[in-house]
Amino acid sequence: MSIMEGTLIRMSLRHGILGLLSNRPASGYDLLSTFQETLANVWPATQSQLYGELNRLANDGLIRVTSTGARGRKEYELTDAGGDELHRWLVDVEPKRVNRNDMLLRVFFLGLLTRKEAVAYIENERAVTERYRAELKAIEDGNDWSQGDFAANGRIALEWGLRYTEMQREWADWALDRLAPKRSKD
Amino acid sequence: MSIMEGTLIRMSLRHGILGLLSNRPASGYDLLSTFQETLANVWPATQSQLYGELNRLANDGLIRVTSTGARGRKEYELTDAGGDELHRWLVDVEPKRVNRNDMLLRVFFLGLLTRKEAVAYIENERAVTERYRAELKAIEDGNDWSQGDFAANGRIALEWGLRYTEMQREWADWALDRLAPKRSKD
DNA sequence: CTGCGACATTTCAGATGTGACATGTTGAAG
DNA sequence: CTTCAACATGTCACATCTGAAATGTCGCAG
Repeated sequence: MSIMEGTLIRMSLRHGILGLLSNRPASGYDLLSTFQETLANVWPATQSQLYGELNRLANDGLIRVTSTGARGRKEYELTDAGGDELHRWLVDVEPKRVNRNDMLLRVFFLGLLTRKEAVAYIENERAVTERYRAELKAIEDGNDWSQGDFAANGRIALEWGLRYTEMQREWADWALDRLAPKRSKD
Repeated sequence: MSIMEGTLIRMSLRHGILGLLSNRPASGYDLLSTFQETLANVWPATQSQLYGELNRLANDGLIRVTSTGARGRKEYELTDAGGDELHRWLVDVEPKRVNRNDMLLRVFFLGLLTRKEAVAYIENERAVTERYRAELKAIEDGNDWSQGDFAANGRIALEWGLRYTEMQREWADWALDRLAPKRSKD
C-alpha cells in the first residue's frame, strides 16, 4: 500500500549516481572520474549512460542543477526526493543475487578443450586475478580509510575485493590440481 | 589479421546455449530447464531470451533443427560452425572481468544509514548467502560428479560457488565487526 | 470424454548497456 | 598568439535483458 508498486524498478546506475551526489554536488564530468575510481569496480558505466541518466534523474526531480559553469558545466545536487529514493533503495530493495559471470560460464565447457587448453585457461584466470589483486592492494595502501563515511565503507567494499581475489586464486589452484592427470609422469 | 574484427562480440547467452547443445541435442523447452538447473547460477536468462536466441542461432547456421515433434517441438543440434564458434569463444575471447554487483554497490553508501540499518543490511546478506550455500551443498551431495566432462566441470564451477559463499560469510562477519562501535556496552 | 497440468513456442514493449562519434570551450605552456 | 590537453556534454545505432502475455497441443487422471 505505502510502497508504490510501479516504482520497484532496479536500475542501479541511477542509485550509484544518487549515492555519489549524496556525498557532494558534482558535474557529470566529476562523477565520471569518481565512478572510474570507485564504483566502476562493482558497477561499470559508460560516459553516455552517465550523462543520459543525469538528465533523466533531473527530469524526475531526484537531482537538481545548482549552477552552470564554464564550458557548459552543470553542477548537480541531490534533492530531498533523491535522498528518499536512495534510502528506499538501500533498505527496501533486495539486491539481485545472481551476478553474471562470463569466466565461470566457460568453466562448464572446459571439457570441450584439450587438457592443455583448459589448464591454460585457468592459469590465465589465476594470473589476471592476481594482477587485479595487486591493484586492490595498491588502493588499500594508498588511501586513508579513517576519514569520512564514504571512505570507511569503501574500505569494506575493498575488503570484499581482496577476499574475492584471494578466494579465486585458491580456487584456481584447486581446479588446476583437479585438471591434472592422476599420476602424471611429467 | 586472422581474427575477423567484426565478430568479436560478447553475447554469452549465445555461447551458453551452444555449450549445452554440444553435450546433446535439445529443444528450447529442454534447454530452459537445463539452464535453470545449471548455468542460471552464473548466467541467468529468461524464456523469451532463450527462444529468441535459438532462432537467431539457427539463422546464423550455428545450430540446426533436426526434427519437429509433437506440439511444435523443435529439436536443435550444434552444427560444425557452431562448434567452431564455441571453441573460439572458449579460447580466444577474454572473459569480462567486472561483474556488476548490486549488493556491493550498496555497501559504498552504508554510511547514509543508521548503524542499526547498516548492520541489518549486512546480516541479511550473510543469511541469504548462507541459504544459498546450503543449496549448493545439497547439489554437491546430490550428484555423481565422476560421470562425463560436463559434470566434472560443473563440479569445478560448483566449487567456486562454495568458496564464494564461504568467503562472503567471512567477509560479512568482518564487516559486522567493523561496523560495531569500538567499545559497546550492549 | 473432459479438464487440466505439463509441454512448447512466439511476440512485444520497454529498460538498460555498449561503443563510437560529434561538438564545443578553456586555460596554460611555449 | 597559437595549439593542445583537459574539460564538458550530447546523440545515435545497435545489442541485450526483462517480464508479461498470447497461443496452442498432448496425455492422463477422474
